Amino acid sequence: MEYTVQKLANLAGISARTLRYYDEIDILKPTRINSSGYRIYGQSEVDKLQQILFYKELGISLESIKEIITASSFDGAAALREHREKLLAKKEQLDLLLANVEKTIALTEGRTNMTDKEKFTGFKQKMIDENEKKYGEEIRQKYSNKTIDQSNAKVMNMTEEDYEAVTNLEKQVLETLAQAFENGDPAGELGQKVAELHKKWLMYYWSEYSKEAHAGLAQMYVDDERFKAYYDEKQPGGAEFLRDAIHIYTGMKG
Amino acid sequence: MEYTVQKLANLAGISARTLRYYDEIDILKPTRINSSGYRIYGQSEVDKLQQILFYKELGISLESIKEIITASSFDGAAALREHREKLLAKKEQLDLLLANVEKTIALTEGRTNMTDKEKFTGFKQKMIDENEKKYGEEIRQKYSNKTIDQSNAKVMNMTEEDYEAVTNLEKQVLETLAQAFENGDPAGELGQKVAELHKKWLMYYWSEYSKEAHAGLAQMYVDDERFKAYYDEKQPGGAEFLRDAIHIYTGMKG
DNA sequence: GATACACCTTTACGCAACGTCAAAGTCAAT
DNA sequence: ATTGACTTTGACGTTGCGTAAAGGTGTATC
Repeated sequence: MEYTVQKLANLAGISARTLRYYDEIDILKPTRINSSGYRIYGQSEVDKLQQILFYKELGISLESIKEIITASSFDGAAALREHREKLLAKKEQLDLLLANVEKTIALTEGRTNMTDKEKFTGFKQKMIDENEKKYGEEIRQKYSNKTIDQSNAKVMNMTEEDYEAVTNLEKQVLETLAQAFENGDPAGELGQKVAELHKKWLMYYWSEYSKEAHAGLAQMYVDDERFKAYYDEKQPGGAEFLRDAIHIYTGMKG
Repeated sequence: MEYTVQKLANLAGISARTLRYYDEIDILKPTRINSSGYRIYGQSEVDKLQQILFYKELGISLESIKEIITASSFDGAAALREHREKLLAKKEQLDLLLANVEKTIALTEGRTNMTDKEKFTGFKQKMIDENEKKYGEEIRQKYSNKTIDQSNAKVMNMTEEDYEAVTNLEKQVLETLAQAFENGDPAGELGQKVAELHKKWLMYYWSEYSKEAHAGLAQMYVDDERFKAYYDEKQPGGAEFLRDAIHIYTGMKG
């Protein structure tokens, strides 16, 4: 049996271009070239192609396949094991991706279709997710994993009333911060009220309170650009003001 | 906060080249260009980039991300659902790949390390696998899935003696076919012996025999290039000869 | 003010595995 | 002789950047 490119391509279910490419990269050469310059493939090429396609199905790169089929001394089993590791890693990553996509779908659908109660639980998950996504890695480095996980757990256990309370508190903190800032004195009455409100708000997330941690967090509001941006949004300098107020409130320096 | 390319790149954990590329493909443009031609990014670009990277993590193409973030009317949830389908398909394919790679590893290791008995069972699996791989899809279309599965099941239940017998029979079929072919007459004694041997061989794979099926298979040996190549290897025309002999033996035409 | 050094710019090629023209020759049949 | 279906080589396009190359800018230091 002798085949021209298209014949062999049809037989194998691939394109003629692919065969020319395989010729080009020296992975499968025709037996001979006829007088008109046509590529002619024989039985052994058919077999070799079958092998190539088999490995290709396994997702192995042509470069690696070349090694496998040319160097007969090559350790095919080892190559396969290595490849398996790669596949496993890919699978793990893919599973993660899928989980995230599904979470996101749940969230966006939640925003539009869910009942209030469902919306609320979806929102809690979203709060945690967004926190993780935005700050997770860095914060997990600065604080202990345990702290973060406890915070997340606490959020998940919030009731709907808690949620409304915390949302309200967040608003109050920002509003009072704006007033206190106009006033100009972190140590003043309004300034200290902000710090207190902030502590109240914080207690919805933290399982235990310490002045040191509170002061440290306040410092981070200044150090971390993203937190800073949040508190600086209404007035530049808001983050610093809040930090000063909290430092005075706690009697600490972060 | 204003950022040059590298500043923003560091903040986001990507390369400056990537930002220039995003500018080039109109997915993230700097707020402004300063007098020296430097790209300057602002807060809103930081946020937008965050969004972009989020979708990118989900494995969405930049082209699609562009649609998602530019056209605010775009149905993001639908896009996500569609993307999830893609991911699921990919995952399924990947699982299949992994299974195949692991099977192959088991086989190649089996060839080198297994005891004779183990080697034999590995070989059976290999026979089934190779059959599936080579002909599975097409044959499953021509015949019923049930037939194939039964055949595979029968192979798995073969004893070591069965295996030797079937291997021997395969040899005998080919040898007798060669002799009969020289003789030239499919209806002759040798020709009919080939058909009989072929039936015996077949019975190791089929759970039930019918003349129609046997004749049909014989016809396929001619129609399918790969089967044909197998029986034509020693003498061109072998496949046709075998078909004719079996058609006479069964008294049928496929 | 010269120099060093770290930044910035645009331009452009490279990667994997082909798909997809384009221009030109070949083969078999009508 | 003319179709029409094949073949050849050559070369550009795809995705998401990496990686020089060649040159301008900003700032600190001598």
